[in-house]
Amino acid sequence: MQAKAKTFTESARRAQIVAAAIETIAGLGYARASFAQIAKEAKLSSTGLISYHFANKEELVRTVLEDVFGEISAFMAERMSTPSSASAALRTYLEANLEFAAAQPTRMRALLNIFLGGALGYDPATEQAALEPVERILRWGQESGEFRDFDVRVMATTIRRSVEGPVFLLAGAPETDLTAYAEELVTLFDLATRRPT
Amino acid sequence: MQAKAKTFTESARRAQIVAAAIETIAGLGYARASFAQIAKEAKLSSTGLISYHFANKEELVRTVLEDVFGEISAFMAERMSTPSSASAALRTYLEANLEFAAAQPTRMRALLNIFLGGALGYDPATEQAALEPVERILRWGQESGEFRDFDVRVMATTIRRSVEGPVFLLAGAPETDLTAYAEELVTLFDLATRRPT
Amino acid sequence: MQAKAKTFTESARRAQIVAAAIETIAGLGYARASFAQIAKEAKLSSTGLISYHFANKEELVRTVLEDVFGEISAFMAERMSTPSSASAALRTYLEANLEFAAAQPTRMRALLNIFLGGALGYDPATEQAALEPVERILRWGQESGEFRDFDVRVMATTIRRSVEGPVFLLAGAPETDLTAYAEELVTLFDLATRRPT
Amino acid sequence: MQAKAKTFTESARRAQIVAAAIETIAGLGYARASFAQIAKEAKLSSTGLISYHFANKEELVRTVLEDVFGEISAFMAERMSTPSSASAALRTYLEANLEFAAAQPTRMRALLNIFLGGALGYDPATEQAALEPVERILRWGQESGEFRDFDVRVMATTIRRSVEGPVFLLAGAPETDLTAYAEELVTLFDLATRRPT
DNA sequence: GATGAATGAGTATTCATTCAT
DNA sequence: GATGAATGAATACTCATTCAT
Repeated sequence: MQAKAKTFTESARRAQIVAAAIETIAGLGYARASFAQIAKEAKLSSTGLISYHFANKEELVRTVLEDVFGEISAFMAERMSTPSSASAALRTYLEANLEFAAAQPTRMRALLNIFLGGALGYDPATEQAALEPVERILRWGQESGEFRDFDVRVMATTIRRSVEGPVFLLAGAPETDLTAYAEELVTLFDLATRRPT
Repeated sequence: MQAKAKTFTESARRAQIVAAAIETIAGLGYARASFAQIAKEAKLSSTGLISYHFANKEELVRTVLEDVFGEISAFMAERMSTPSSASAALRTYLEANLEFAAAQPTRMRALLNIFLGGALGYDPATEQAALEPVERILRWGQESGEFRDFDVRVMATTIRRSVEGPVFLLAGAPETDLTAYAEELVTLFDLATRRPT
Repeated sequence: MQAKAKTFTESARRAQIVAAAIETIAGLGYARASFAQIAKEAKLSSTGLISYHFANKEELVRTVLEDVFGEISAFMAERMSTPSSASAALRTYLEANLEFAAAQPTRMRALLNIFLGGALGYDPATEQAALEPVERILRWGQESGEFRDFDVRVMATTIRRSVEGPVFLLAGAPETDLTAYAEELVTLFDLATRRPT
Repeated sequence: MQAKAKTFTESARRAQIVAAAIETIAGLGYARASFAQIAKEAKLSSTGLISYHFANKEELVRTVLEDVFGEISAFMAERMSTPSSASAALRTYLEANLEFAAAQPTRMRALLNIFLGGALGYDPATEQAALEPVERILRWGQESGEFRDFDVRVMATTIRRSVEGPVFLLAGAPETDLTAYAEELVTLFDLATRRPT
């Protein structure tokens, strides 16, 4: 169905390498995540194998991002189905994000390490892609009259960054209760967005 | 009060190198900010000159951080003097931060790239230092009855990250109006923190 | 018995590099035996190839020592089998050492340059290992009554250094007759150790 | 009286630098005895000052050697005056050498570190200079009939190396009794050189 | 005479990538 | 498909030496 059909072996290897890359980037930070380290993590005999399956380090990193974003999307899609109102959607968005951070802390750390390690030159398009779903919810709420009249871009940016907060926090304090954290964020943004009565 | 007396030439060179380092880290990200790149930016004859003035890359980075933090502190100190209420303090905090981001976008980008680039192993203490002033304001507001009863840590983290948001945004959209952005954040967090009537 | 199985190509390369290192260390002294010099001697494309095969300079030097000690041990083992008396053993020890120095002058010079170059922090244990076989012979001779009552440590140190003497001498006067040199040393230490009648 | 008259200040500085060089070479080994380290030891403000007073590192090292050899010669000259016999002279030579090693361990260590560090390409002339006085004693003894008919070069080399032995030994075992060591050597070489009766 | 600054070649080591087998 | 070997540019950092002041 897809543009380039890959053999089973090939995609299995690619998946294995991507998994090792995630583990390594999350563990050592992007700067120290060399092909050598990734190959060791994947128990590969040669870094050449990575180059064989990925044109560049950049392609590998892009694939890692696609994998992580794919997981997030799937996770979110399952949870966000047909919300009854914008504020319910917002609540679900916040909760689902923190649930994902709790469920997949390694993937989340890898994601952030890539962005912050300066792996790719800052790409506004990627940022926009992450912001899009939030902005959709916010616009819906404003149109339906649930939400007050704020700047959608500012609110979306703030919300997006608020759910990334605990990812770092988890590194320093792994026992953090993300369910409680989510509840606080829900209240915070409910008050911040709700149309005053 | 002065730690070590340096000659004029030396501190001029150090300043020049620090400035070039800021420019380079802001522009290329921490990972790609090698001595070679910094030397090129500063038009130095060799990377050896950097090593001549800084014992380590770490010392250089530390000096960059001190420079940036120094600027921020001076800027904030001037603006935050004797606020009359916690909510006024919070407003000032948000405004001053965004003003600084508007005035010194390069310094700000460098700062964030350093932290996110994993230049220094993630250090909870540093994070706490950044959070401390915000938490103080929030506790004050809760004690005085201005603010409602939220989790201080969560709110502080969210506020801190909210003011970092526009730093990246500026790279993609330099025309962003940070005064308006600040006004939105002030309203957002006023609603989020204020004791309901 | 074998520690790590290496491929043929790898051990060939390692051997080639070790040989070049020996040549270089013997010729220029340890201090000037940089990876660059060794690579030039071995006609390698880059110093990176040395780092590819040896984790450290230390590992390379250790391998050089193992190579040289291995050769010496093999050489000595063949010659020292079941001596009939302590004085015969001492004679054989002296002769075998000088024969080796004549047969492998480069290896010997490399060995001494490494030790004297301070490549490894002065290690009493290594020195003791070199002294051990001599001390064993001397104690045997004292117990059997062949040798007089001298301080074993002093005599052993003197003997050990005496066989190192010609290694340097060879550099200045390559025509030196080491067989005659050995004969002189045999007589010297026979007189010095023998129980007076 | 001397070829190049130097000002007082100049020779004082040179002496100070030489002293610091000795201390540094003895302490850190030749390889790590950089101008920077020597300047620090001498509390000099700049390594440039060393270059100002010495054309090369080589000249500095040569001057160090001259200083050390000068001290040794003076020490020896005082002790060796008009010996009554070759065997007495040999005894005195051995004792004086070990006394010097005990009195000036730093100078001795520096001396050896220079030779062994490969500081200067192996120079047969220097070695010959060290051997000369010993050979003179040995020839005297053979001519007077006190000594047996051995190869002077071999015996001299062995004697020379025997007195260097304890210098290394002192590093590992500083409590070594060099007087006793000297007595052992005296006996050893008395037996080895004496004409059999 | 002395100082601090600068230079540029040198150090070992790491890296992504290529390629023959 | 996979492997081990090789490449050469890049990394931060050190060094002896030069030079203007």
